[in-house]
Amino acid sequence: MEFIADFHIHSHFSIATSRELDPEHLDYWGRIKGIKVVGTGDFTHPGWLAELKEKCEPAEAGLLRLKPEYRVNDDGCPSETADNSVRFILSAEISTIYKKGDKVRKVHHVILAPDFETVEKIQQSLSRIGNITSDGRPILGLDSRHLLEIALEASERIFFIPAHIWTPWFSALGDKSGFDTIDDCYDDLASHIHAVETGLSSDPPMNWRCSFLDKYTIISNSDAHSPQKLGREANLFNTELSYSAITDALASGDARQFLGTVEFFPQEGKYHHDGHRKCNISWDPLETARYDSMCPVCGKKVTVGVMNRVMQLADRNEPEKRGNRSPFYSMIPLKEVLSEILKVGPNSKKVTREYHDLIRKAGSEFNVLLHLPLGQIHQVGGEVLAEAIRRMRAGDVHIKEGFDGEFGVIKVFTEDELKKIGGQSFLFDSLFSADSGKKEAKIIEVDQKAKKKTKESVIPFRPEHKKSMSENPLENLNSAQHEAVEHGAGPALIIAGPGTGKTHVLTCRVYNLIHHKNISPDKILAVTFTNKAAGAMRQRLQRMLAEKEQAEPVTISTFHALGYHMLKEQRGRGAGLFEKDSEPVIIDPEDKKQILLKEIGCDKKQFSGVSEAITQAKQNLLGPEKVEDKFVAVFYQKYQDYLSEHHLLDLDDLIFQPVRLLRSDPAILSHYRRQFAWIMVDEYQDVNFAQYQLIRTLMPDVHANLCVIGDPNQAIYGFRGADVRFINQFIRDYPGSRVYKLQTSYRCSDNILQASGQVVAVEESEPASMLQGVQEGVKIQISVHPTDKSEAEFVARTIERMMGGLRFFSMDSDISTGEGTDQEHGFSDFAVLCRVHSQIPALEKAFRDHSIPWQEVKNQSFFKQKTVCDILDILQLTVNPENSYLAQKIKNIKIFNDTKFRKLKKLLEKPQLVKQSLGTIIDVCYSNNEREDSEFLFKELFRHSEDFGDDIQGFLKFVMLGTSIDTYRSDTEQVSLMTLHGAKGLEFNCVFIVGCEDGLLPYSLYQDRRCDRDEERRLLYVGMTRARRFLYLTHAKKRFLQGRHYTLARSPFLETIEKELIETSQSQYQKRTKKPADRQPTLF
DNA sequence: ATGTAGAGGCTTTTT
DNA sequence: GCCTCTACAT
Repeated sequence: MEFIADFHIHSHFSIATSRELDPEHLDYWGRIKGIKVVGTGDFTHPGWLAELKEKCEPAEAGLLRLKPEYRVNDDGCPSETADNSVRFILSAEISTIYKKGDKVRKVHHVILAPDFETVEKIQQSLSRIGNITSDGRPILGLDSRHLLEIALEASERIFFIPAHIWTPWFSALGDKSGFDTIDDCYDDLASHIHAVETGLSSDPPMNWRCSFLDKYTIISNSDAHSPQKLGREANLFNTELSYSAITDALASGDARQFLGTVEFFPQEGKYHHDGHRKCNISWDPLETARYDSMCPVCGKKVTVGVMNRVMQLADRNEPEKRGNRSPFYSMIPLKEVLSEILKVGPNSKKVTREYHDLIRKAGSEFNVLLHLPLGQIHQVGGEVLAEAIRRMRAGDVHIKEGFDGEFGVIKVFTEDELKKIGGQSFLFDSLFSADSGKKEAKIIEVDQKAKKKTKESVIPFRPEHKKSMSENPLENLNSAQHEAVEHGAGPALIIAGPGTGKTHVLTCRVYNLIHHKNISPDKILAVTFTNKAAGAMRQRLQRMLAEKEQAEPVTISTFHALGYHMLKEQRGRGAGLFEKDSEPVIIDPEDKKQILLKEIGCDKKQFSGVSEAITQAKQNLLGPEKVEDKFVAVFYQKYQDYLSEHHLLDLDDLIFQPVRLLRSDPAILSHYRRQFAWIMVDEYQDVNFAQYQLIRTLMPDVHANLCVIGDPNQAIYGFRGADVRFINQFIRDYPGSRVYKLQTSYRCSDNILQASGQVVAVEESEPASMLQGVQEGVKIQISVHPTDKSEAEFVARTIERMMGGLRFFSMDSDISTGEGTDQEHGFSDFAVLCRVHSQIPALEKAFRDHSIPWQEVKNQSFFKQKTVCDILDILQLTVNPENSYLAQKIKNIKIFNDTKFRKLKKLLEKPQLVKQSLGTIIDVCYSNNEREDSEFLFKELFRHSEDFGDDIQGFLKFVMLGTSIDTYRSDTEQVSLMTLHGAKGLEFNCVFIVGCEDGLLPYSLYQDRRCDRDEERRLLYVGMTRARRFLYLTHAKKRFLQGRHYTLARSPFLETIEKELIETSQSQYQKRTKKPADRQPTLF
């Protein structure tokens, strides 16, 4: 049968849509319009899905229909017949925002789904990535390709359509944030795309000019935000009624099944032409090229429209050359035609009355617009209307193109003709001659030159691609960096402020030693604090060296991994703590707690004191016998005995024991002194006494080849035993040392460097920042807000504004002008930093309300979660089946028992990928039911294990010595939410530091705990210097924290910043209210 | 053994 | 505000 379908609409769960978008009214308006198949829209929204399930029932395969009891009937709408009954097809629009190739991409997609099951699977996958409940059209920080993958994973039968592909800000080919081809957008999965949606601003001939679109069926939908707008663009079919028949027709574009599209006149769109609204300049792309895009009135660049974008990508002048062209029918909504004739607004009572009258007589709007013979229109609507429809069907209309946000105007009659009509009646004498000058469709030449120019300027600049392997990496260093890198033998201290290229210098130095000074790579040791830093350094070194393998012998390791390595190595030789055949197992603080409480009999009340005392003793290299507090000493002794009996090492032991070993065994000591002849230490300001002694023990000589790098201003781990003193006394420890200072920051603007320098300079005499930025930058924004909630709202809105508007809604409201700032931002360019984790919930709520995707860097590592921990413990035991502690610990795991263990042991005997081992453990231990709740944890676990191949030991080490920051993803498009401590080592274009209040910064809410004001200053310093360009410091007058209301003053640290560097403001934001639906933009 | 009301706590945490 | 621990009840 022949029918009309409109797939892309929204529900009342979407922001800025009509409340009437419910199944009842979609059915009602579907009948009025004459649309057989209506997309449900918004299937990602759980609330909408529930409503659909409740109010609809299954119809033909893959389609739904409204349950009869919900049907709305009144005299404005034809009552239901077999002919005009409406079907629903599950559909949704999803917005993805992400960075790819240095450009921010905002692409919208329409998905059709065959059944509720598929939809629920998609919901499940997406809910893990972002918030799908706040808006019917969810905004996700997700690659387009990845979204397609998720949809395909849910079902092979989904139908995936790039939405309104030419819209500048939100589409696959959009000028502002899209790609140049559909393939670029979906990469290797692009073959799954079979149709594209043209949107209101383009018609098929425009699309026919792009040969790369030839393989796609060109379809059109309304993107309706109210039921009245249903079907303003739509698709014509001649198939049976079923999901698969429809999607097959869409995929093939077969002319017998897909009969074409109903279109708006694209010129009516707000951005059809190029131009300037203020200067009243409206150009077609040719004129724009002639004027070199410069507005002759104001001299600025004109706003480029959709037509121009099409021309940029077009490669043929004759649209008709495209082979598979489906027919298309340019339409004007009936109410607009009536409005023109009656000379009153399209939503006026008069027009509405006439409209419904016509529908009653003619059956449906599409029947009038498309099918009804003119004679019959004459009968039911009068001669003028018949003439109007005739002209419209013939394309004989008067067009004024839209430009720069100004809607275009399409008229059927001229002013003169309208005067004659007088808006009185439809029954007039013949007023019109048949040939009122049909306009030739203008074909615009593709300006090859202009096109080429645009294409070139689009290529993103990627500095890392500039450097080829063969080039000398040392060439790009500045002079201070160069000197530091060139430093040869003897001790060196490099003071390196934020963004001065610390890691780069360190890596270059290693490269230089190997490449130019002929130092054997295996003599070099580089020590870092985090796995991440160690990994980054190894990667960079591999890239620098001509042959990757040359980097292999260099020891690049964290302090703890180094210690562990030394202990294992010496055990292998029969020295050190444990017998040769027993693998030491690392335990985490949780294990330590359990041992102290359960095995040693430490009282719960005393536990934390004892535990901390043991840590301190170990960090000070004191064994139990040297601890003065006898009470602690007893527990310490018992604890230590327990650990060695069960071959366990706690984290402090990984430093403490190696130092002991080195000091007690001259042979071992000289072995390592010979091996590590060149040592480099990163983040030296953060070493504690034990780490300091480890290095001192390895390199006691004042002329040692020891190079340390760090920044005393970034010492923020004093509370954990780190001591800035050691970096400050380095030149006394090694009197022959040279000092290098890196003072050019390639990260922060001058403003930020100066301000942060002033914050951290305690002494008046001390010169403020010695650092130089590469650009002056913008002023630092300090703002005060009534409460923590309004502070969070400010952050969310500012991000939204800087992103250039997330959705059409905010583009039209005052939140965003659509211009954004002078540069493109993705969500990953933003970080919000706070002093304590408990500040985070208020921010999360604001992000949820604004549909901004975020990721929180939690203090709890992924691997410390109960379920994950259990699996890892089991894996650990299969590797170390002899370990008595593990064996005992495993007994407490509910899902595990001896039978399962024996089974596992057999299955895991053969060497295999870590991923497979984990999979086997999960299979054996969990029933299908139990699995479901944790499925995403397992997936995540698999993902992490993939890097390790079959190296189970390596994986376990990573897990034991890894932290939350190791699982932090910098490549996903999400705003980062973390504590100031967590932000160390990271950088962002835009940073918000919230809660700059006396009490939070410095932290002194609980007076009894002493706080180190200087360390708090440095903490703010670290936070501020994470920002490249934009820095916002905010504080709230009233703050709700941990169940109490506080009234806190502005942080005294802010007072130290010079007034010239800052701009202060008050919160302007009130509570957000939903806009009335009639103010929604009509174009999209 | 388990349930539950009431009190008392509350930073930051590279491994 | 919310989690954890404790004491006392079932």
